[in-house]
Amino acid sequence: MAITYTISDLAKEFDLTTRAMRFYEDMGLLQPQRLGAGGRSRIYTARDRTRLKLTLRAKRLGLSLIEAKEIIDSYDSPRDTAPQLRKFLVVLAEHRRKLEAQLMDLQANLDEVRTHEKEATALLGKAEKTALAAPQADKRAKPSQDREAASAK
Amino acid sequence: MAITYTISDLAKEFDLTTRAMRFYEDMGLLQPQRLGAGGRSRIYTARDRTRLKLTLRAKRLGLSLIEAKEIIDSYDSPRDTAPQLRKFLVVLAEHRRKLEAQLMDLQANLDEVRTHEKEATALLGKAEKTALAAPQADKRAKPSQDREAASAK
DNA sequence: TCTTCATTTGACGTTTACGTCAACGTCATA
DNA sequence: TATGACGTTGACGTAAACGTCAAATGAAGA
Repeated sequence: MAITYTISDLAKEFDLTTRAMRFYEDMGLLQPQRLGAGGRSRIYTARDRTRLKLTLRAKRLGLSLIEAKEIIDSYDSPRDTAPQLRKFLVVLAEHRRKLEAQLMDLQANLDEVRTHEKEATALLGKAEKTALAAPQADKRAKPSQDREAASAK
Repeated sequence: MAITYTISDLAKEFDLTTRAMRFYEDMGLLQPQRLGAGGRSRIYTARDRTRLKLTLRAKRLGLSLIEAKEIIDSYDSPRDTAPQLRKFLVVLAEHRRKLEAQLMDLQANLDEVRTHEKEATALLGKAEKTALAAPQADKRAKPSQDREAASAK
């Protein structure tokens, strides 16, 4: 017996409501089987879980559910024949193009943030030195939190 | 006489409608001055243009207009005093955290696409070689269905 | 058996981000 | 002068992505 999940299992794991999960099903993103005589309760397989994970990641990148579905569907679409493979490659190339464009935006944004951080930190240093020079009410300077930049790949 | 723009100038440059621009104004993202006796026509400055550009980039990264406004506003908020600077740094750190998380998602997504591209390209190479050997319809092995790349949490 | 709890299917409400008229003003040009 | 071209303010419409009820139904424990 393969591992399965209830709707609330996955809802809890991915921190979303059951309503959202049913909505994703309506969108065609998930296709849980049914359980019981009346076939009421949904049961989700590992495949559903994977598709859900991919869906949420796509969402975090700003894709619509429809866009997410198109891409995810293409991932497990039939690719037996050469024409299918070529079409798949075309879709992948387009998707990669978008991702790389978004990567540019992200880098630009991160650069901006880092620039502002540097500037503000420098200004704050000056301000605190000035505060030391002038004997005023003392404001207990905190020992600043994080100082580290994560560089990816 | 500083450079200014009309609403359609910017609309054309950034490929959006005037309706959208007015909507951004309602959201507080843009604050064009007015021209003429009745003060009807909007005139946009370089500052508006910059804010618009930042807004659209934020949108492409999946941020809502409200989120975009908060960040952009923080960029040109008063930062004269030490407390203001510290708060600014906190906001920046949080923003950077989100961007870096998104960078992770993006990399994961790109890796996936590249893996699929490699696999499909390899399969296509095989298929074409087979086609050369036997000039008929062929039925080769299917690629792997769904496979979980990474385990979460 | 009774109660509780998760789950189900509607069905209507909500927020975001504009689209789409309508009705009007204004300015340059033919 | 009138005729577009462009700009303005309402005001209503729409699609996406759920939220939020309601009413019913099974399964499981006290």
